[in-house]
Amino acid sequence: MNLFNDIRALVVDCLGAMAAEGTLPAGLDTANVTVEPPRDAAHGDMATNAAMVLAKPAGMKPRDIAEALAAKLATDPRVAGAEVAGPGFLNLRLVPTAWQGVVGAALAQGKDFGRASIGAGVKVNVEFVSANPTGPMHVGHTRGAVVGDALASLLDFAGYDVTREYYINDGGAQVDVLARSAFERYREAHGLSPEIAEGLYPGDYLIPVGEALKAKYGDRFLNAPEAEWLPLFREFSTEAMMAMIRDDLAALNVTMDLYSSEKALYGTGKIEAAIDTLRSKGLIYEGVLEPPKGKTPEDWEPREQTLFKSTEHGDDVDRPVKKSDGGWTYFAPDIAYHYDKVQRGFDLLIDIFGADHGGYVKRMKAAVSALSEGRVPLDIKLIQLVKLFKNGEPFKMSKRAGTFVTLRDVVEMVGADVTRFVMLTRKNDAPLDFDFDKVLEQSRDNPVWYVQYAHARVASVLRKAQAAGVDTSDAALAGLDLSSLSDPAELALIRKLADWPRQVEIAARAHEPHRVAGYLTEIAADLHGHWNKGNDTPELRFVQDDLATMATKIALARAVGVVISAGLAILGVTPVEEMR
RNA sequence: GCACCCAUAGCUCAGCUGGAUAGAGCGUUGCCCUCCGAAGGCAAAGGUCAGAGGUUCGAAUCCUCUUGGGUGCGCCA
Repeated sequence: MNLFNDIRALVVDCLGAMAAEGTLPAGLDTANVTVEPPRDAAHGDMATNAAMVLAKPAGMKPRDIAEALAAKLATDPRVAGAEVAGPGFLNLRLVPTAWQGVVGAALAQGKDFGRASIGAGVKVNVEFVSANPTGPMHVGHTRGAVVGDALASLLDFAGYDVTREYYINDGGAQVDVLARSAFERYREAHGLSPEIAEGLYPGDYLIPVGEALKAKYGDRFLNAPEAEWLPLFREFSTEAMMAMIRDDLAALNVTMDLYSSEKALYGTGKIEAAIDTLRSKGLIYEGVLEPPKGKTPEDWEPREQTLFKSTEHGDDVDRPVKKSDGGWTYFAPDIAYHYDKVQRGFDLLIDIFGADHGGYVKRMKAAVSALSEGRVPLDIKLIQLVKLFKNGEPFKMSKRAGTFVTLRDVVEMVGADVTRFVMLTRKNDAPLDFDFDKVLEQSRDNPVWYVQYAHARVASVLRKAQAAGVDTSDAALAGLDLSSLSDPAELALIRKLADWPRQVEIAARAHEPHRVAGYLTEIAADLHGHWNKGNDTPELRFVQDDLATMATKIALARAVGVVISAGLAILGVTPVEEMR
């Protein structure tokens, strides 16, 4: 149920009728017609730009169209008034029952209120985290994990068919480094002192891996040449790291649908097939790249390489797919992996990358564009840095990982719910400040607390109503006559509820889950504001002496609670019933 | 040198993918607080939306240039 869509449909119907009557030319494109809440509530309940959008193609004055449209709209029972304003805005006022119906719909649909269908029939793949399996997840990964997971939930709520996927970068040189690092811990487990050379991973988290290797292999590799143990140690430690990463994700309540392995692409011919597909389109050639202007690497020398003509698909320079030693560059398996996603039938691909991979965006888009013949869009969301603070001071910690703060550290300090919400309070491409004290603060300027407090207040009045003898089941509340919810303050709160389905669509279309957090903060503020009004105006309180009156007020409170918990569900945050 | 991201109130940031007089929190100032759930409430002040052009009925939003920050730039992922 989306009241704005309903009214927009009404507007489009009226425009169609006007065309049929000859008031408007036939065949006008109404795609740009919007129905939105006006910024200033004094302008009414909803405003449409229809007259202004259509004025030029219709060859008419905006006000003339608006007048005629107003007359048509006014005949609908939901419309209480329609008036032309400004350059040609049409401001609509709806009858109270139209708004009260939103409360009933929220109660009847519960957690599904606001569910949209804009993604119906669209298969989307959200690839996120994809951290190298060389250590525990740190804060940077955490933000990517939360954004990806929440975006996936949001798209699911908007009707998309969503797959959450993790691409394991287990095919490159860094897993050899991991194996060598584990070998040193393996030696350590045998009582030898490890030699953590420059470039190896120094973190303590490999100590148990070394012990496990000792338990599995005894001392047989202690003096063996690297070639004998490297493949075994690589596989063993990669699996150990992935187990740890899965645990980290579980601690954040992130569950992947699929883990795809880079290594598994080798030897299957998939990389060759992907490159051959590009070659068949004339996009692979042997050539020499120009050195970057202004900043030539010191060891630069011209070299002939196998190149992908990504410039044909919007990139700035062509990109190598093979190294000079004949091996694939990291780009090649990535191409194959994305080709695989295209072949699996996805209609939309989304990658969540760290901001330091920004330079990778164009080539990846070029590859997907080429491989899907432009059919499958690839959206890449770059995740900016998280700056940690404690008491306003920059925060550093080195517990188990050596030099960085891990996901585990954060979750243990503030909990998964707080971590997730805070990570979603900013746009993904803006830096985020995360203060361990502020996020736990009980105050107005802590959005997590503020939203949870609103939900707890709703739960509180529900308990009171139930104790007083009101049937507080959603079914009972949804069946009430809500026409007494007619105070301007109550209608304002209901308008906010009505905006929820709209916000879902906007956020889903923009692939921006942080908008949900913003909306929740707003509706929480509205609930608290309404609550405070009750202090001066007892008629507005949710708890009333008259049970029938209380039931209708409770219906409104519960509807707000339903929307808050639906929004929190998208963010992956558990709503609380009381604040303790 | 080139590419991408960013620039909005004193501070931290929203801004509905082009709409009407650009919003919120903190901070500041002034009142109120025997009130469903304390951890406050109401109100005021505060802006050349980095700058300059352009697109159009209309621009913080789109395009171009400039300034100032961040990130990246062949055989590392």
